[in-house]
Amino acid sequence: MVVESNYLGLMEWLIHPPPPFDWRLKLRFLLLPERPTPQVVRGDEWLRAFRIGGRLIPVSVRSVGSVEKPALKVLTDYVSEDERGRINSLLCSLLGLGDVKNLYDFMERDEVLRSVKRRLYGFGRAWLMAASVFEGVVKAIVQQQISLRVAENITANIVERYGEKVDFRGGNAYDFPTPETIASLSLEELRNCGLSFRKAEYIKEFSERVVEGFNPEELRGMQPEEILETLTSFRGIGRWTAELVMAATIGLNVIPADDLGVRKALSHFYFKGELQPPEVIRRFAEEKFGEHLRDVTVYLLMAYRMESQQHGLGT
DNA sequence: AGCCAGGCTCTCG
DNA sequence: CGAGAGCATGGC
Repeated sequence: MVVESNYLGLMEWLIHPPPPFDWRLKLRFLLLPERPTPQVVRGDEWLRAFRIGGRLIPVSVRSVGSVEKPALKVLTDYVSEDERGRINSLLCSLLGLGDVKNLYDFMERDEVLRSVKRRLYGFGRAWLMAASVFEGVVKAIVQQQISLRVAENITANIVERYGEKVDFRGGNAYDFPTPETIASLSLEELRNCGLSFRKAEYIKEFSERVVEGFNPEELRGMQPEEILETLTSFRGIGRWTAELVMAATIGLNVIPADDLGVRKALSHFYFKGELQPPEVIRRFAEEKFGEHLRDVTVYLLMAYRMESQQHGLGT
């Protein structure tokens, strides 16, 4: 890997994701690109910050390749080799840069999925990911019940007011607020970001538990049932929220089958549009999609979103 | 204007 | 226990 640093103390290098990977397509599915959630997208540049080992590091990404020969140029402050490795792995999971060969082979074998694959060719393997489990849990609580666009706005309010920020080339790069910061906020301050009092309580309480010693990152090593049990023991975290975190943040092969969007998307493509109850969706999807359950569901969600937008339906 | 949007808890019968 | 109310903002 070629790493260059310039006279401004900046550093840049390339990431070559496994093809196909379509940067523009990926960015097109962000709901609120211009607001810090905490990533901000302007044009074709993606920007956020990561706290890594006590340092707050701004990271900018843009594409310098093509769909079949993808290349992402990463621009940061000066970082050590370890920090660079950590940044690469965070970007890989946030942007879903994993190999899609097996997934696409699988999708090729089903009529519906074949067409979805063509329309979303190069989308990668992630959507609305979070850099830390803490960030994932808080964002999932924010997303409960309300439309995703509203949820993203509220998240952005929280990040803008209370997130960590570092100056980068004349603008701000944001990281998600720390548990300490959120635990120290009053319910009123959280409420003023657009949260209900209830959600403000849930989020503050969860942050307090983290400050007191509960480490959400330890969930990553646990069995799915154990993660579910642990997360749902917190007030304000039910099955939907826990499964969303397991799928979107931790990267397990599960789906939140209670999710209205998941139910609508799968019902649309496989049940003639007749909205199915969660348990039907769960059984059907697990059986039909198997080891690709999560990734296929993301593609179906995105495909359904594209169709809904064409027909003027909301998000 | 009113209802609903990728839920969850609390209350009441 | 199951059903129902209440909640935040913004789009339709």
